[in-house]
Amino acid sequence: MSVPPDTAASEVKQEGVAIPEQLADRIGFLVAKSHAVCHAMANEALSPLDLHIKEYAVLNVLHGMGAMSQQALGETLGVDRTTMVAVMDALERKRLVERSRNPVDRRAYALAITDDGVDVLRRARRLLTAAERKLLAPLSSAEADQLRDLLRRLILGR
Amino acid sequence: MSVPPDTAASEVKQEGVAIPEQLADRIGFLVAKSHAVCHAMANEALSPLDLHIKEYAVLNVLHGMGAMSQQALGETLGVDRTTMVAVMDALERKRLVERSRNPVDRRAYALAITDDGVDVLRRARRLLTAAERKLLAPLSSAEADQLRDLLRRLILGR
DNA sequence: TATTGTTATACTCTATAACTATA
DNA sequence: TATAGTTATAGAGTATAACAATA
Repeated sequence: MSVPPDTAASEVKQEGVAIPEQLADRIGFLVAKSHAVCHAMANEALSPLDLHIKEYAVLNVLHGMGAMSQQALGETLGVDRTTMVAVMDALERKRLVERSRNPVDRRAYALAITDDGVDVLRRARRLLTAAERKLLAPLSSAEADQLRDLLRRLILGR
Repeated sequence: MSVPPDTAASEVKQEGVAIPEQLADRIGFLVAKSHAVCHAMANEALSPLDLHIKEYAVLNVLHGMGAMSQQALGETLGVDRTTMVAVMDALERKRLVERSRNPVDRRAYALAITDDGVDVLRRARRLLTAAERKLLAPLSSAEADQLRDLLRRLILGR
């Protein structure tokens, strides 16, 4: 039987990420690897703020869309309402978000970002923008724009 | 306090995937959404073969690179060796791979894809190619190639 | 002493079911 | 009767630590 081949011969490595050449042409594999890289990058960038990328997304949506319920927030971010509970608990504990009742429907919250939350959001944006710039360094500005455009169209279906 | 706004106004929806516009320009968010779509698509496409996308990756690498150890396979795919055990157990149970000892180093296996494995791999490739074509339908052929190129360069760092 | 494969264990992430308070 | 939020619980998925066999 054959011996394990030298993997270096059939991979391209850099920054700890390897792509088996048999999978290098599959969009799914490339997207999965990209996701791993982006996710790690984002959480590392936000670590000085003691903020997770999912919490950043919450602050972002709350700041941009205004007060809303946990249910609506979960739907917007694509996570279950039961999953939102712990996320909001953490953000409330850090005083970045406030839960008050929606007076029109007292079952639901009117979630709102606090002044501290807005401040952290601003800092997070700067950190993420810098990290994204580093991540996108291998691409020109036009190519980065095109990548965003292609991914958007891939997701939306046309 | 304000009432939850109409979410439809500030999202773009299709095929169940929504993109909050505050995050629509972040590469990380677009990549994460793309990954979710691709992963679901791939596993759905492979379901007739009772094969998971991770098992497909194993068959692909084993077929393309020849016999290798579980350790090396795990490194190639970016998963821990302890995680490989269950994956290989499942593939061996389905008779798609064989574990024989590497005579040069009897601690390690010489993992090999079986004839059945090659057959399943071929069918899986056809299913995935068809699914990928559907997924990439909103893009022209040249754009799909460019997307692959941009993602590869993003991962590799230049 | 180090490494391969294995197991037990734990940790993360997420969803389902059932409860409460409101509607 | 239905919905928002909560809790308990369970299921993936993955990683760490420790062990046996081999180097």
